[in-house]
Amino acid sequence: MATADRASAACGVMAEAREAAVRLQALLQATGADPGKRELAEQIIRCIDRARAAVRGAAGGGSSTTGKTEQGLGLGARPPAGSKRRARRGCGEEARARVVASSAMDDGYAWRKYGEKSIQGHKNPRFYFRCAYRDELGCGARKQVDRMEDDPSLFHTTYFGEHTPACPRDDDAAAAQLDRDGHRFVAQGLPLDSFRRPCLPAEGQDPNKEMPASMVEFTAGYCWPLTDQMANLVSSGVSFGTPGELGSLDAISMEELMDLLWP
DNA sequence: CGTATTTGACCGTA
DNA sequence: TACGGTCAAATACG
Repeated sequence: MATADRASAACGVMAEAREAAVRLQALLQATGADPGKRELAEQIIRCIDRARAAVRGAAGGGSSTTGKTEQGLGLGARPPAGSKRRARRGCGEEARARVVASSAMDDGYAWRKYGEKSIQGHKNPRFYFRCAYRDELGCGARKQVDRMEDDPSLFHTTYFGEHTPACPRDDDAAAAQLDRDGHRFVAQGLPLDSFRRPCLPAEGQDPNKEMPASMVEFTAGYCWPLTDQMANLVSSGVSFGTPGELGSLDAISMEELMDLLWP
């Protein structure tokens, strides 16, 4: 595909993303969501605008920057067997990284965590994952997950490389993310029971403790994936923010919450 | 007991 | 030399 075509396709996707972000912003505004959430929506829109401008610039600037071939980018290339040298990460790979802000860490693929690192200037550590089928299928897909500082329920995921077609994907789970109107949720590939599982323990919490009984306990102890249903609850005045914001939710039991989310 | 996760050590880059 | 990314031994878990 020509660079201009790719840029055009990317612009289309970004326009779609921007539209969704604008709708989210309007929704948050209408429901009186706290300024932090509205600022986050604005930030998403600004980022998309910058990305669109960058893509337009790159596409309009001629082909001087497109000299690298797919092979030359070195993506997915493994070092020769026996080589002790670590593969060098080319700048091409960096350029092809896909960054996703998501409410769920799970995207339907099987990942294996291989590292966790505190990053300077970041409050939360960064998690490193690679495809669980790397050895079996030679899949070179990797991702880095950062928990957003201003909204710990959101994850900033950077994907490197692509999964091989043979990599199994949790399609049942992906299909389960269709709502009653047949609309696909934002977080595609979320496992069916992921809502019932915390994706990460909150700081200082035991990740293995029993499912809490009350809403306050549950939001205070865990970081949960934000599904569309939960987003609806947020927009209808139910806050999933910090434990301190949850005083009014004592009356909501887990059972009632599950009824709201999975009628 | 096999598999997944944790975490300190190591390596490459800027 | 500091920092980010990855490795791999130790550990936890089912």
